[in-house]
This record gives sequence, structure tokens and C-alpha cells, in this order.
Amino acid sequence: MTECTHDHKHPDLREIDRLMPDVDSLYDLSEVFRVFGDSTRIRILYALFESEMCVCDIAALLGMTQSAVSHQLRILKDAKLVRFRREGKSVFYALDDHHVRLILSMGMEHLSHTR
Amino acid sequence: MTECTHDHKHPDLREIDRLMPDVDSLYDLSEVFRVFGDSTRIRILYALFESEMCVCDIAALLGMTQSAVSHQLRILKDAKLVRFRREGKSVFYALDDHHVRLILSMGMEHLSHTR
DNA sequence: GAAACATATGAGCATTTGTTCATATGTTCA
DNA sequence: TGAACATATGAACAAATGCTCATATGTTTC
Repeated sequence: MTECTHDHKHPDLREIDRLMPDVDSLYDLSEVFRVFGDSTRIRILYALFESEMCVCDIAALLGMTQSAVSHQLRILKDAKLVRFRREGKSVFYALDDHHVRLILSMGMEHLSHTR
Repeated sequence: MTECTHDHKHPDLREIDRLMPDVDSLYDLSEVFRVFGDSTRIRILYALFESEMCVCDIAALLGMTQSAVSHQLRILKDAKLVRFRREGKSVFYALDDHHVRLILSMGMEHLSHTR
């Protein structure tokens, strides 16, 4: 490969670099979306749209093992997308804040615009 | 592991299953977010916030090889997140629609709420 | 047509990721 | 305290992912 010889209009790269969020913020942002980027986790989030649920019910609803669901819930919890409360032997999970719903519906809207 | 013995309040799983989008839609939705879930692609998208850019400029801006950027642009293009136009030897990429900006700002907003 | 430039793409490789299995932790009740 | 239940977690493994390198495709200019 050879360097770009700039024989056309180019933006001021330094100016653009100045305007962009710093690399660390963008990395954190990509991590947020990476959490949404798995169908199991998306299904869990949509299940929680209706009501809070315990782990075994989520597993039954999705037809997955309790272990697999629990592993994914941990990722969702770490990303602050769900919160939980213990009630006896069960642990109930729920969507953490309204941003989750907003982000999901934005994604759905994008989908509907691309077909 | 043993089955859940339902000794507490449980939601109607069949009703919840009925209300949820079908599995295929949720898979497609997760694929959209998976595309956002990589810091290189996020950096490319933010670079394009300011103006359309050719591949070599994006590569220079991000300090990456032309090949790496081109591979990621293909993924962004397939997901309809960017569009492109050829002008001579160069190919200029731009954000495809306003949903991209909305989704990114939703993600940023979520981030700012979690610290 | 040939050379130079800009971009696209396939193969290979190291890393990451999601699931399974086994087991640990935590809670209730007899 | 011990047994049963509900959830969490570490290790292992197969599959997916992102980058590099080499090279192909496409465009302009001589």
C-alpha cells in the first residue's frame, strides 16, 4: 500500500480529531453496545420489558440452562442494564433504567428502516 | 440443577412469550448492536459525524492500516450504518441516516448515567 | 497499454466470546 | 444442622471476531 497523495478535497484531520470524544470514552461506548450485541442478552432484556422475573423463569422462557442465563445476567448487571433484588431463594431481575428501552427501540427503528 | 418449584409469584410465561418480538427479529436487533460493539467501528462512526471522509483519511485519523479500516467499513456498510460514493480513485463514506446519531447519543447518555 | 494510486478482499492467526459441566454459595424449612 | 432449592461461578472448549499480510479490483494519467 502507498500513502494517500491527497489529490482531492480533504477535511482537516487535526480539527476532526479535536472534535471527537477521546478514545477511552469511545471504547466505553463500544462496550455498552457490545453488551446489547448478543441475541441471548437481547431476549433477556425484552423478557424483562413486561415484568421483573427470577432467573429460573427467564431460563424456562428462553429455553436455556440456568447457568447460561446467569452468566449473561452477570454481564447485563455489570453494564448496569439490569438490577436485581433477592427474595428468599429467588433473585428477581428487572430493567435498570429507561435508557435501556430507548436504546432497544432506536435499534428496532433502525432495523425497520433498512428493509 | 433442579427445576424451579414455583414457590413464589411467577409471571405468565406464555403471555410474556406472546408479547415478545419473535426470535428472528431479536437476533437481527442484536446484530445491529453487535456492529456498534467494536471501538474501531465506533471511532469510524464518530469521525464521520463531522463530514464524509475517504478511506485513507479515516485510516490516517485513526492511526490504522487501510486494510483494517476497509474491513470495518464493509461491516458498517452491510449494516446500512454508512453509505459511500466513489469520486475518482477515492471512495467517500458518510453516516447513512440520523438513527446512527441517535443510537450513539443514547449510548453516550447511558454511559454518563452509570458513573 | 503501463504505471501509480486508492480501495477491497481472502487466508491465516491470535484473541475474545458464549455455552456446558461441575461445583460453590446462599436461602429456607423441617 | 441437614436436605432441598435457587443462583453464581470457574474451567474448558468450540465458534466468532479483528487485525495483518498479500494480492485483487478499480480508477486516473501518461
